Amino acid sequence: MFSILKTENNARRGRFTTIHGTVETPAFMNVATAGAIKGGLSSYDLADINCQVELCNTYHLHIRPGDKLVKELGGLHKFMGWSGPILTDSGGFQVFSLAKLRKISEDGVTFNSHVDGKKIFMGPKESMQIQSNLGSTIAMAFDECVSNPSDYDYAKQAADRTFRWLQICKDEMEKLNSKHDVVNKNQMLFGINQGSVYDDLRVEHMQQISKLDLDGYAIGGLAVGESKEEMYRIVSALNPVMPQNKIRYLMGVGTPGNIIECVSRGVDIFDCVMPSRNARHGSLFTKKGIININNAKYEKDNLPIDEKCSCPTCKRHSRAYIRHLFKAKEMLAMRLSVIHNLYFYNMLMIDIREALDKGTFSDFYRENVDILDLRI
RNA sequence: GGGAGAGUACCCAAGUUGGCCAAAGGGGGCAGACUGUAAAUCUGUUGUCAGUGACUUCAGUGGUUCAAAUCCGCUCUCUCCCA
Repeated sequence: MFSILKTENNARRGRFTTIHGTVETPAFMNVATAGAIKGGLSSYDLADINCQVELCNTYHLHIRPGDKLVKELGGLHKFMGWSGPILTDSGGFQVFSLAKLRKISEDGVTFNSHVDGKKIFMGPKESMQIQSNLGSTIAMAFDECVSNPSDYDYAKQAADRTFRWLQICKDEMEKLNSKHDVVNKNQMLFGINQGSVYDDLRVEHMQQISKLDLDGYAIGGLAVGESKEEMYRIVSALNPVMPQNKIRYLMGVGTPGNIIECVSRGVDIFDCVMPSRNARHGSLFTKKGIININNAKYEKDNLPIDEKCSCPTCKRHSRAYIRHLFKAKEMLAMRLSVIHNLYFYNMLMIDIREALDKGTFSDFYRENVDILDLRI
């Protein structure tokens, strides 16, 4: 359950307790879509990067290896060899990102599998059943995420549908949790707010879903095409109407600067593919800004990626070596880079929590919010 | 010594009925993008200098032609075959 330890203006320092362990918030969830953090990290690497929670994907695991198989093998935690908290995304985002391969109806969405083209149907009931089979700590409601810009009518339609689906998800989850042979009887459910960039839709939708007394509330459908000013405005508009005593999750966000901005607007947890994906592409985060390790200027650079970083990569390796590994297409390049970037993100959250504990978050904000997103 | 074939940009390689060729396509190089992961991906650029144009290029050299990477002579280099 969630408790707030301290606040500073709208920012919250909290603690989220689950049957798989405690999450100190604000926190970043490390994305492991298909049951692994891309770039070759194993569960035994996670302590080294200060990972508290992993995020896996319902759609991907349903397609491969299949949620029934995962259940048969003892659930996702056992399968992955990770005993800490796992949040499973519902597959709702794939409705959006696989837009070319889908058809939406009131009951759910018909997809073509990106793996073999096979037709797959997923709706709120199916998503809950799959997530129950996976046995994650937290299940996400099945929502419809619209791209921005999106016209008002369509945004409203999608938000309304997301609310109807949420009610189905809640009923289904209660039913599943009461069954005797489920992997995790205590599986939690988070609802997702939609409404594009329209403040009134967002607020109204949040008020609707708040009444359902869920384990947590997420803001979805941001960082999907709108400006960051619009994103901040929506988060600010939602802050007063979100349940105060429930954990708040901003889905898919973002850059270090986005995270600092949204912590200051009352968000507790985040997830984003940016640190891992960008790491695989050579884009690395430092306290002075973002570097591209592939650049020729690092050819003879004997310094670590970030002089102030004490991650396993920075403790041992130089920029020149990591650049070489990228040029030589060695898979170690990605592994070392992903380790660094995720350590950077998890450390950013540790620094944010420490600042909140000490009551110095506004100083931390001022010193970091702009420079961390700079490309240098 | 005799015969056959080949030399194209950093590398490999297309182009050889002469013009639409500064020259396809790869690779490599340089740079950019990436926000609930169809992403070890994608995009741009890669003769020189200026920048809606000019100049120098297709082993070297000399020709033919209004026009040559493309046709002809010679030279050099490499590969294969026969001695």
